Amino acid sequence: MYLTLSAYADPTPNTCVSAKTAPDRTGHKLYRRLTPGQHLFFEGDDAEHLYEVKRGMVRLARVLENGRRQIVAFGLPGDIVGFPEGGCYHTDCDAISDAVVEAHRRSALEDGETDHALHQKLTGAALQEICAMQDHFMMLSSKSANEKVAAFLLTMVDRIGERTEKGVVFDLPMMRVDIADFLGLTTETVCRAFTRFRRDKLISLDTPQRVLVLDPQGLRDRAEPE
Amino acid sequence: MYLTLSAYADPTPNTCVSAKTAPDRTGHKLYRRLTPGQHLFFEGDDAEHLYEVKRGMVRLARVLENGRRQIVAFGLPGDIVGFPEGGCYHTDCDAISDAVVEAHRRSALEDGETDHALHQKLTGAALQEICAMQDHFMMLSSKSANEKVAAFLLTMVDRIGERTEKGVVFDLPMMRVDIADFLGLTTETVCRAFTRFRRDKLISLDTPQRVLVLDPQGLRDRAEPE
DNA sequence: CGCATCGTTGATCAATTTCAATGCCGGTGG
DNA sequence: CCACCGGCATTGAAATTGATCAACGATGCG
Repeated sequence: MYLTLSAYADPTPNTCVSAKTAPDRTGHKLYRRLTPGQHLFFEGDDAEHLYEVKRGMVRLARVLENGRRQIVAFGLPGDIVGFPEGGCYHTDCDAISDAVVEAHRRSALEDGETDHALHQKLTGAALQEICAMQDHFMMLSSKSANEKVAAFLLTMVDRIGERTEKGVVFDLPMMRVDIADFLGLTTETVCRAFTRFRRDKLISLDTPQRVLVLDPQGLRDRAEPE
Repeated sequence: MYLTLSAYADPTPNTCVSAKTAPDRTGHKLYRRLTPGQHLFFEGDDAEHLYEVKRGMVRLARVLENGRRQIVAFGLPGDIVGFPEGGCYHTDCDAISDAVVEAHRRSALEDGETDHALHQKLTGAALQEICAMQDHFMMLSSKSANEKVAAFLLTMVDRIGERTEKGVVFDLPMMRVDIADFLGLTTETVCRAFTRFRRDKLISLDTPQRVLVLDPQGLRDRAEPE
């Protein structure tokens, strides 16, 4: 719905060049449409803009020389990504589903004069980001694999879940390996957690992507020990 | 050096009440002196101030109901701690050595009009904080125990190390359990990493606190695999 | 001197990673 | 149309790491 056919037909969705598709101007707002795999920016790029995710999902990642990767965050609608430090981005960012982002000039973050409301919004988002990352620390360090996956699924319930008569449903746009790199686990361990939750009737998978949460409370019990 | 004798004599350094010692006014600046264990604020407290660490070290921690604790960060001189979200702190903060902090009113962060330079400084610090936490993610998720401890020691080298003819020396003000909770390990595992590094002649310990780094490059090799 | 706290070490155990194989599905080309 | 191929998901078995449990040593303080 947010993509023209020509955007879908992009022949090089995984190219290693940041998205430079002509942005739409809608009113005063600067939107950009992304297809899966398309990059918004790379670590080290000069940070011209911050991006507010409007639709779809992006992923923020850091890669080490040895190939190990950490997914720092998933950007969901409402999230602002691309906070700069020293004038440049310090993660890569690419879309993991069709996505729409709104670009805000970096100057709006650094300068409160021109657009005071936007400045407030962006600095507020930075503070939220700090808090969210601290939450993520708890996840990464003091939780077992099952707890991590359960907690991850619960945040998905809150953020992209749709209530149905059978339970809460959502589509995971990211691969298992993304979830693993987000949680500091391996793909196999993530899979096994999914399998266990399925066996225990907490969730059900129509496809590997489509998750139906049958027992949110059960999941909550798994997310926190004791 | 930064504490009066009466401050040392504080009979309840670990009390559950935030430090409310009469702050010194030096010029226009608002300083506060802390003794080890003294709290600057608690999670959930209304965030009146942000604090810039001037001397010593503080620790930022979150505690879960089940008792598990995550040290979110150590605050070293130059760091700014206490970024609020929703008007309140989201970690506890206490001193782990004698420390001096400078208080900045929260309004300086939220309002750019009154003190523009300070506002810039604080928002800039928030962005740095985001970047630093992303670094910490790499540490927490994609590293082995030895890699984590080696990386930790290297940041200490950079931040509090003093060059001597024998190597770089520093005093760790925090306990082993703090390092463990910072790195997502147990005390025993941290100890074993220290012991291994000592056996391998990368470091030497005069006391458990006093670290002499004999071979920074060796430590660097341990911090990043391959 | 004795206790309490912290650090260290050893032995065992459980969890997760690693390695390996299989299944599944969509896309491609014969 | 169908067989093959590649990427992703899943499962199993073995190997490894770090946690846990337990004990001991060192230090500082009442």
